Amino acid sequence: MPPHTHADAHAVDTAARLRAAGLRVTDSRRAVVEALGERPHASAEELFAVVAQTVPGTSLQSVYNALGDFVDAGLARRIEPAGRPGLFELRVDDNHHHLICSSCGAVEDVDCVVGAAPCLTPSDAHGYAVQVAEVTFWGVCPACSADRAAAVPAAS
Amino acid sequence: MPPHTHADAHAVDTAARLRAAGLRVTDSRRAVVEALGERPHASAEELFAVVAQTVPGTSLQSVYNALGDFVDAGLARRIEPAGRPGLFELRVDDNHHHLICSSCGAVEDVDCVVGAAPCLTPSDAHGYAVQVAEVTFWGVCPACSADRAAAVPAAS
DNA sequence: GTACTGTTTTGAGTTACTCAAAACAACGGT
DNA sequence: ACCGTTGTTTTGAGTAACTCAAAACAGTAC
Repeated sequence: MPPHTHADAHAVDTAARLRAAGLRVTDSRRAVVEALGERPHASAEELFAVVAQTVPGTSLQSVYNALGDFVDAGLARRIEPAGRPGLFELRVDDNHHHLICSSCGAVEDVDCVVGAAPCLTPSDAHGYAVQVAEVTFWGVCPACSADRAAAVPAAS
Repeated sequence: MPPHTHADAHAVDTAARLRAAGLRVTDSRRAVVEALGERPHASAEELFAVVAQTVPGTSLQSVYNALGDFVDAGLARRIEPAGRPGLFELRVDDNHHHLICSSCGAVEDVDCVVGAAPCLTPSDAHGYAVQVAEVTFWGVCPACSADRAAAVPAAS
């Protein structure tokens, strides 16, 4: 067998990314990065549930530590939609926005038309040095729209 | 003395507003509305501190109740900037945005150029029925900029 | 004034974290 | 291959910002 089988490819990338960010490579960190890759916009608890499958000893606190370190290192970004726990994503290199279902909480990325932050400027900056414009779109996702139509059918 | 002195004017308005919203008029609710009028973008705790001065018996829970009822009745709006407790405001009739100091947390209202919600639409709505676009500008306020300049003076 | 019903109080419970100390493990050097 | 350093994880406690619920209380219509 060759030294690196195809299955290792991801793990190798992940390790390199962690090292490049100045972080030591540990099983739990690798697992958190990979879980985040598969589920963007996951909460710490959700990631912990995934990570606990592959790295049994991991604690929730470690997941919080890892996520905090990733954010500090610029490897991950944290968003905090109103009324929900913090969510994490690996997409950090562009200025994109979010579209959130106010019914089920599903989160979609929305490309920023402008690209660079701040993509908008306030009508009156009040003397502030504005760094970013955070845009969150709230709506109802297709699945929830369908559920509602089924639950409250239009009078015929 | 006339039946209503000048000092009552506010109280009368407030009572009418509460009644119009279908809420009973109580001392604590009146105090919360008035405190909110003086400090837009205050948290429940901050409002409690103010209200406790004028209506000594009031509990923090009552302030939460009142604010929740106001939001449900459309009398107040709740915003939840990342990393901060929920803040409340009485300005509900227009679609405006917020500019927040990432250093001290000061909040300013920013008029929406468009006016009606949603003032922006996502580049790709992913099939969602978008109701609102929430925009939060993050920057450094003049006071904090000045503090920084003083703390870290440019090399001369 | 009385009844009805909404409001407030009190107190417990929850979520989503943060903080800190001690045990442990990655990695560079030898 | 081992060792030491220093970063990481674990364990456990602690906190902020709430929510929930039952009983006491108080507006409001009559």
